[in-house]
Amino acid sequence: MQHICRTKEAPFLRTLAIINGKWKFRILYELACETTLRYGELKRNLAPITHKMLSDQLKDLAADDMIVRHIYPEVPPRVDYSLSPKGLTFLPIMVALCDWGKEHTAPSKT
Amino acid sequence: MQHICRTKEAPFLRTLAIINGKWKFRILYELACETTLRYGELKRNLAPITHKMLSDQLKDLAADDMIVRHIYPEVPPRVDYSLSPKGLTFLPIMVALCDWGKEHTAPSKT
DNA sequence: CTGAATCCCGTGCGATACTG
DNA sequence: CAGTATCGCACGGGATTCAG
Repeated sequence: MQHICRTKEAPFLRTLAIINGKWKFRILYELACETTLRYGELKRNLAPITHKMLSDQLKDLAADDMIVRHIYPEVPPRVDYSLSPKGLTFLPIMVALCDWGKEHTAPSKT
Repeated sequence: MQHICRTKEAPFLRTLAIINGKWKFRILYELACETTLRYGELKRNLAPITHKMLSDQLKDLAADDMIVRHIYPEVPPRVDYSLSPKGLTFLPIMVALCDWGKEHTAPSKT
């Protein structure tokens, strides 16, 4: 009476490879909330994330086609990020994580 | 036209606090597959995880009531782990991650 | 066999500086 | 403003030992 079949392990590991990383979920959540955010806005919202961390993780997510980077040919430079079509397909899972937390974890006091 | 409401952020962060950690998902997956596993079996299945990592993460998951530790009063000691009721409620999300991977990631070659 | 504690090394990440 | 590159340290986590 197992709950998950072993044959699903490979796809599972591939999913983990994409979303593992301390900030991946946070970034995806931000973009899910705001639809599209500039680099600086992301950094502010995710403080105290560092410059390096944010750009590294954004690069990873873009490489995995979870988010799209939109570069405006302006000066000063302006870049913003939003969920890709593939990233959008991940939304139900994000919502599920929210709902699970609401159902099964206690709010912090005060 | 945002996709997720900000009010869900707190529960979302609480969920992340529980399942963030390099091996948490892997451990939950193992227990979802096998229902119940001894310490040594987990270690073998998750190789090359180290002794310290595994016991630390198991302790975390047990502290968060995601898994239950069953100690047999025997010698030599025998301990096994399985999903708690709370851990079982997380199964749909695990399945969703599997399915998402199957749908949106490419199998590795060979 | 499982688990706690110690020690110590490698590297992930923070800080900083530089480019466009 | 956004992004890359470099350097150096802290700390995560690997190896090992001891206990029950």
